[in-house]
Amino acid sequence: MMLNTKENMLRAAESLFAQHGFSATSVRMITTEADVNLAAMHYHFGSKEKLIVELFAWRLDPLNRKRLELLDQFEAEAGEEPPALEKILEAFVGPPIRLSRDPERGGALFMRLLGRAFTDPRDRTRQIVYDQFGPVIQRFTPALARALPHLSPEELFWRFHFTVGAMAHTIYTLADEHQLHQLSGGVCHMADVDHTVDRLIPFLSAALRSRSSCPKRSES
Amino acid sequence: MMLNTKENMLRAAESLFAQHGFSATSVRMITTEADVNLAAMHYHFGSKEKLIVELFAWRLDPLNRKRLELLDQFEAEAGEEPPALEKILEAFVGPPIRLSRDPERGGALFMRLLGRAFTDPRDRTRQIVYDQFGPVIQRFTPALARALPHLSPEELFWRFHFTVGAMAHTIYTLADEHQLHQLSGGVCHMADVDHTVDRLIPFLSAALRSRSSCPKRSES
DNA sequence: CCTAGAATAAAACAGTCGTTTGATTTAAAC
DNA sequence: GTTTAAATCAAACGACTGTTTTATTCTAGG
Repeated sequence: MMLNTKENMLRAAESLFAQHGFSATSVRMITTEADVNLAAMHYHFGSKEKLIVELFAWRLDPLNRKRLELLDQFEAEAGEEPPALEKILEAFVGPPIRLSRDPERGGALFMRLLGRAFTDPRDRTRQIVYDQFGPVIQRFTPALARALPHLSPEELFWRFHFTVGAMAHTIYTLADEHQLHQLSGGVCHMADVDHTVDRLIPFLSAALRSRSSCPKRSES
Repeated sequence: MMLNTKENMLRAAESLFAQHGFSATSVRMITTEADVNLAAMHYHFGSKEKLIVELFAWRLDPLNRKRLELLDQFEAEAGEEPPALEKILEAFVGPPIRLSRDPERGGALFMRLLGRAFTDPRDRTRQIVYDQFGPVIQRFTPALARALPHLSPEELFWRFHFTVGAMAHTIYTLADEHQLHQLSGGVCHMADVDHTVDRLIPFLSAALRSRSSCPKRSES
């Protein structure tokens, strides 16, 4: 039936795109891996690019919904006060990092794909991700502003920017145990995901809270 | 003469790879942009992949040499003591961020390319970058350990890992003014690079120095 | 049973890919 | 002026690209 064919193709595409990239993965590779006919790809999606769009929506919709749900929940629990900074960060970085360990929902494969899409300035690919990511940023920025009232909007933006970078890089390398082990010189055996979150959130909290913003320049 | 042909191709390849990625950029696009014959590519480099290797070495060698030079210099200035954490970070994140503003040495184009190579799990591409990056990590890890003696090796690795992520993401988006302006909602007009470094280094210093490593888990 | 429409299948479309070939031009050495 | 090697050139190689076409199978609904 149709549902299996479509989902088989999405899963195969996710895996192959994550391994080889968008351009280097051909429609034939996808249909072969999914064990469906070549023409099924254009029948169900219309084109290779539309398949990419559907693939990201398929995975990103639940992920970003979870982030917003958690933030709503933490804000409700906090009442009038802004939630603790750690809670906001948990809602932001927790879901993707935990998702990276859930094979049923894409897991490490999709995380690799996401990391790639962030830096793949391909004509449309990156825009797809930003379209999905925009509402999340617009919701978390004022939440962070309330929790960090001492920061100017510009300072807050930069720190949020650095935060996204630390998260994205962590998610990405978390998807490849071999790479992590290699980079750490064997020190890190990639304990369970909760420990990663427990390290990342204090790291980011300390950085976001720090008051020393622009110290005197040291002449180089 | 040969030197111009080779360099023209490297510059054209850098620009096109940064715009479209490795797979989506054909040899014909490169040779057309460089205004050389199609066969010149295989004559001078042997293959498309060998051109990629030469391209990264061409740009990364001077960059990483600069990082190590700065660290050597700061350590010499500090004598017996370890250099200030801010100095170590300056040596690590300063050169690539400043390079991203130097059009003569690749500038934003190469930074985009570098960001892409980090997440492009293409067969060999990523390995090329890690081969170049490895010695830098091995030199900076003990330097950071001396400046942060209260951190266990594992904790230090994770924090260094997050640091690399914040840097990489910053470098990458710094390469695209439009993207930065869009993400910030117009708040950030991307002031000069020194200001970016001046924001990133205190951000990372506070995060690296913080003592609260693993707070009690909040049940989700 | 029969028929509409959804789904799958095999084959071909024009085009581009990385690479190679063989001939021709350029530049310097003797 | 001849020789030799480096460099450039046009043309072609087979393989693979995304997409389309045409035909066949499957699966309800009447």
